[in-house]
Amino acid sequence: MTSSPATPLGFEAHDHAACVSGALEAAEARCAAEGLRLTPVRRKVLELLLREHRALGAYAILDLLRDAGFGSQPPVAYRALDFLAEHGFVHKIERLNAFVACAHPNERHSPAFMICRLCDAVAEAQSGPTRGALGAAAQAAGFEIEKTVLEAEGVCPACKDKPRV
Amino acid sequence: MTSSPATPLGFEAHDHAACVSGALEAAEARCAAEGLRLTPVRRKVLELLLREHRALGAYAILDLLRDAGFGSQPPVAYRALDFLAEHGFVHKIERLNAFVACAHPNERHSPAFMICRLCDAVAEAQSGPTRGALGAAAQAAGFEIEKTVLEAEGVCPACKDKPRV
DNA sequence: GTATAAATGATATATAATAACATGACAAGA
DNA sequence: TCTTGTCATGTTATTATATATCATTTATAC
Repeated sequence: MTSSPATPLGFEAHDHAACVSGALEAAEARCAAEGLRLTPVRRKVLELLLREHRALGAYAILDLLRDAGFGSQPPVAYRALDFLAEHGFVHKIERLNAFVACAHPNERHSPAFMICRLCDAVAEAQSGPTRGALGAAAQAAGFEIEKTVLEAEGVCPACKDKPRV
Repeated sequence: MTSSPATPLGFEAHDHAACVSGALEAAEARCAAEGLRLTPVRRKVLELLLREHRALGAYAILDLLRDAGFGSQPPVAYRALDFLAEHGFVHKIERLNAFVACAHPNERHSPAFMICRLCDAVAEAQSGPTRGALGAAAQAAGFEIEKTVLEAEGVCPACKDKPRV
């Protein structure tokens, strides 16, 4: 499970090395600006998620951390992930019990995901401020929405092209 | 965890006994019509979820099954839940790793949920066929959506009224 | 009645997440 | 400089969630 990504974060190709280092620099800049501590483990976890460019479970991350010389007990990964998620550098994919690097950090957003059920590639879309029918139902019921999880499962373009492996 | 529900499925009160037996009869009718086998365990799990009227984890269900004289090994519950979920009698709440009885069986729908983070009450809304921004993003990316998970976390009307317990 | 498929029983294990407590790093104020 | 508080990390253990596998039984189809 430590192999390279099957398909990138969006479903299109791109300059991945630049994308990773750019995102890391941006994260460092934002942490510096906001007084957050992007410690070595946290930075490493973010780097791993950026590098892999797909959803990784906490224990897969833990394996990668061990390989990189960090601690390998569950709390090590979960604490780093908690920090990164709390500040919007990564998102948790509930459907997979896994984590991905955020595709649009900085911008305050409520993310939506497309998850390929064949290759587990994950693409992040903006979910937009309007929650449509759900927003209306919540208002009618007197329910106060604080956060929404929107995850679509299906087949990504790459897997649609090669129907059987 | 086998106590009675704090708050009903919607957030309003209703005739719960009738609601449970009605839903069970409807499920039996549909299974008969479609040649599905609503076996004793499956029926019991559905009944438990209808009766509790809130999200229950698989292991909570398992405890209730044991109390009711059924097997109590994990696969017993998971198989029943798989069957019920596959045919739309229950839904999985990904955010909670838990299951609820469907509030609108029969109607083909893509459900949306409101989850109270204080009391774990879950209300089901219709999410509507239009997935708005996500649908557009999927189309643009060439991603084929098969199923969507839409879960809103927040505070239900009952908990909003009694701010601290 | 027998063959087939579907469901269940049972054991084991994998995967995900958290509790609890000790230790270390570092900065602010006495 | 000492000490105190906060934040982060190390470590062990445990709890919670989910699946694999194989044997057995039950239902249905022929």
